Amino acid sequence: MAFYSSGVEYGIHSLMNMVDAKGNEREMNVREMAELQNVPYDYLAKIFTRLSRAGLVVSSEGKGGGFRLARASELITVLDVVHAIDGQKSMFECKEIRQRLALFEEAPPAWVCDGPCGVRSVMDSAQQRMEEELARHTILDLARKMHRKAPDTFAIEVKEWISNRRTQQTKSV
Amino acid sequence: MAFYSSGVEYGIHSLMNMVDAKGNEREMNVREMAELQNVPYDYLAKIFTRLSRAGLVVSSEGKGGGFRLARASELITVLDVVHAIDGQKSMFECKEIRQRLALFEEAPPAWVCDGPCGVRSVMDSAQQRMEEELARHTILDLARKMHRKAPDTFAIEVKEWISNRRTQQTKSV
DNA sequence: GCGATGTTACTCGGATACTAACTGTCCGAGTAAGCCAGG
DNA sequence: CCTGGCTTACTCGGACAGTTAGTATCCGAGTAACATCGC
Repeated sequence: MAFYSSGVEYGIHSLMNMVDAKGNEREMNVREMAELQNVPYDYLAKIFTRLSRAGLVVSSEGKGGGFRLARASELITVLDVVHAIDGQKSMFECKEIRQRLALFEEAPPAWVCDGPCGVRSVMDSAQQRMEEELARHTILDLARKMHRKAPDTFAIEVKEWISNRRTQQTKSV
Repeated sequence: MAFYSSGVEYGIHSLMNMVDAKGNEREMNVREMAELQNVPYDYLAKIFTRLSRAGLVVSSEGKGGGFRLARASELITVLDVVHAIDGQKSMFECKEIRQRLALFEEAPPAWVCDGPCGVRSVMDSAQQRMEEELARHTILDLARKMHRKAPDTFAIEVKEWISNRRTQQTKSV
């Protein structure tokens, strides 16, 4: 199984969609984002409550409410999002095999437990490298990279899709 | 859940036990290793067949058989072991959300699929950093680090435990 | 007009299936070493 | 002797159950904007 859940993927893409081609942010609600990206609504809603609890987005309740970024998109790193959604989970869960050696018979000597397990140290430093890399990229970076690939009309189309959806909704009432 | 299975942990520790304080290798069978480390035997057996298939260890079948390292312990990296046991799994499984944008209506334009997804790129480079770190540490490194912490008697005790176990086994027959 | 009331569209949070992967166990097959009996 | 069969202790591989985490869905509660209705 993948280490990072697909919830992370949904979350990052959603946050990217909250930034336009110029780096300006826009407030959106979960249903819009779910429909725009063809992603399960209920699931995405839960993801956004996590993003909210982590302080990456700010919610406004009630009709017409939604989410907006809590701070500038260049200050939200991929690592922030990952931590917000999946929590600070560890790539490797040390089971302290070193203490189980049959030699010791239920009483491992002190030197065994002195300092972290060697295997664990390696894994931890590897995870640290990984997270450093994730911290180097921000939501703005990703949004910019996407818009650079897209034609100029794209940003407009997205904006129109959103506004169309909103007017249609009020019309249908 | 952790990204790397506990099988990886069992595998690494087992390989470490196949190297003594001086860096010399010793052949061992699965039952010995399982008992020495208090780890489930059947499970560990499966792990060693994977290590064998990956060419990290060489098996000798039949009575008195067992496993020995296929190459010097300083040439076996933690990354090798991880790949052998867990396979080349990906930290992040891109679901190509970018193609699902409602704008496109079942036909994403060419520019969308051009090159890898931005999110995926970040994740892939992060994983690469992680694996680079894992590749920097070898079984010998780990074994040395452990023996450096342990008193000199430790290596002898391990060796005695193994030989005692072997003689007891032949006696009990 | 204007305030009270109701409706709508949101954010929250809990409860609950479904699925996939990991972990661990069981068992049978194949293989080689050593023992042992029969020639 | 020594040769063939038997036992033993291994490696292999498949099958399977239990547990856990991720994914997804459903529903009720709270909240705020807005419309509507009665005064």
